[in-house]
Amino acid sequence: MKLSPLEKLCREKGLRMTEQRRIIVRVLSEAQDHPDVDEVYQRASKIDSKISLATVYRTLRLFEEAHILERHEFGDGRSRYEEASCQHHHHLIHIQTGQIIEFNDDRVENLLKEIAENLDCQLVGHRLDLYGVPLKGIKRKVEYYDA
Amino acid sequence: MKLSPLEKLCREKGLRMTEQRRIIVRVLSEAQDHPDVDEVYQRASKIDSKISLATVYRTLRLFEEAHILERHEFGDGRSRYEEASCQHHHHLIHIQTGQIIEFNDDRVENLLKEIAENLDCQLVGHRLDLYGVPLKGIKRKVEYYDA
DNA sequence: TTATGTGCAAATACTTTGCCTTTAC
DNA sequence: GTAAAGGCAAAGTATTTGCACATAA
Repeated sequence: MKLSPLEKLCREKGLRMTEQRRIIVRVLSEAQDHPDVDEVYQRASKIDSKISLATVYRTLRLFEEAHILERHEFGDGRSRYEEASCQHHHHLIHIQTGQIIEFNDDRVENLLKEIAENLDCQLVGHRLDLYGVPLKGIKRKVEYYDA
Repeated sequence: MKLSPLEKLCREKGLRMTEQRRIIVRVLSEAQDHPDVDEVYQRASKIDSKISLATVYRTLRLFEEAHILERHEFGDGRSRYEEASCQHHHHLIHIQTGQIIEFNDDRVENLLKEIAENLDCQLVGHRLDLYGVPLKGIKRKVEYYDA
């Protein structure tokens, strides 16, 4: 049987694979957005209606700690998850619509590293969320990666 | 009677001043750290032991909405507050000690604005937290403001 | 087989709210 | 005097946990 990339990752990390974990992994790998726990639970329930919310919480946390998923808090009090992609990025949140655009910019990364070092710290992580309103004019829907 | 700067701010915003609000304002203006709600409640209780936690919550939220205080979430699930200083800044959190260092850097500010505009957005807010571990060698305790 | 995971419901942590009393202006 | 604020306890929301049963390896 062919394993999905995420399931392969789980094996490599020595995580026991159960039907529920497979479902949750699948939900996240198919997600194009940043679902919160209840949303993951809803989507998982459509695949297996007997899955429990506690299992979803436990699994998401486990996967977060294994760096298979990333957890975000965008200020509404709920944890949101996404696949930990190899592509590091940040989020721009449209404050009116809640739409989230991902972006990355090496200049930011380098600058933050430098700032931390000036404060005698090694940078081990950072969180950067932008909040914005659309400028009038042409909208573009594409994601923006400044390589 | 002489008003504290924060209390003056409250007046300007048309907020009715009560004994409890005065105490909470005082606690925050004396704070050198980023206390969570319960910590504010503890400190306020030392001044007036009859103050209630609900009032602390209500007041902190009110003051946050009036931009008299700023609320932060540093990932431990609690809201933390500080005086909304005229000096915009971000936070570097020492992940081992929880110590928080404030910093500011115009290059970051300009860069974020530019990135948002490239994404057809006007930047209306942003959150930037760095997580780090101390580099070996001299530690400095001063706050860092890169004007 | 047996350590590990799951489901369920109860517990916890943080925060908000209803309602009646108190207070600022 | 009256609209607004406070105190208290109950309710809400997000998340975790204890325990008996189920299951992957």
